[in-house]
Amino acid sequence: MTTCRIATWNVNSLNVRLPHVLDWVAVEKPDVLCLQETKLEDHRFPFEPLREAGYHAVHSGQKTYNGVAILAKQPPTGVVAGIRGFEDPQRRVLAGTVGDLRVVCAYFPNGQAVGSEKYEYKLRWLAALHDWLSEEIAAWPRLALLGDFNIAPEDRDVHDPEAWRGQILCSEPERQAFRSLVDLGLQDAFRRFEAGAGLFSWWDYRQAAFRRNLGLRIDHILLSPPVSAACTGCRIDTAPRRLERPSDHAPVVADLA
DNA sequence: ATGGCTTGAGTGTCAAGA
Repeated sequence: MTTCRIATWNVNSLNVRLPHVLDWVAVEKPDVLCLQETKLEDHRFPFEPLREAGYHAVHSGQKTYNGVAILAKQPPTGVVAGIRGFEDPQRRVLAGTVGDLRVVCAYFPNGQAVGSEKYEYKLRWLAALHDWLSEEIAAWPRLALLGDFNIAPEDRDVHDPEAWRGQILCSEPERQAFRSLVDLGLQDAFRRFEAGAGLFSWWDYRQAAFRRNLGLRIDHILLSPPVSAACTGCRIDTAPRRLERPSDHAPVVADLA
């Protein structure tokens, strides 16, 4: 393919959000769309309507929580679920090759609160992801990591940095883990094009947070060097967040030459 | 104000998200 559009979207239940997804892919026509929080077992995944919309899909899901999918115009090959060597019943990672691009779709743990058991799990998960990805990049130099990272990398990614300082999604160990991924050579596609503050991918359902733009930038697209070099743009599409009964996350889109 | 919405489970009310 001469140009390629890749995207990521935490849909917060694909059961509820399938109409939004179908409408969105009809307009934006991504070649690859990574989904998080499908909250579906594999046998309930809506393969048929997505096929009719022109997408092959692979899914690693479970009841109620988590669940990740890769939709692609070309059928993904070499599909692997999970982080190799990290036993985890939570369905958070799915990788596959689309064309000449290795795509890793990830739903990072939330962590609940700094110091909690879930936070410790998040840090262990982040370390395992880092070590696995270092091998993946060696095997596939053209790699994209897309997903809900549940990390706001810097203060400019937070509506109220002082209120969030040291809190979950913003703590220094989480931000260090994000930088460790960048140190593997993975570039934050959005920040190649946008330096400003106040640009977010998630807004709380409560307190009219979206209308007031009280959000965080926690959904990201990280690109290995040859892919980053070919990236011509990256944006957050806030249009679906304005719809009736929206996901609390907006899609992030990157275009590759 | 540890609240404020939303979803899935399951049919009363809680866990979890971020």
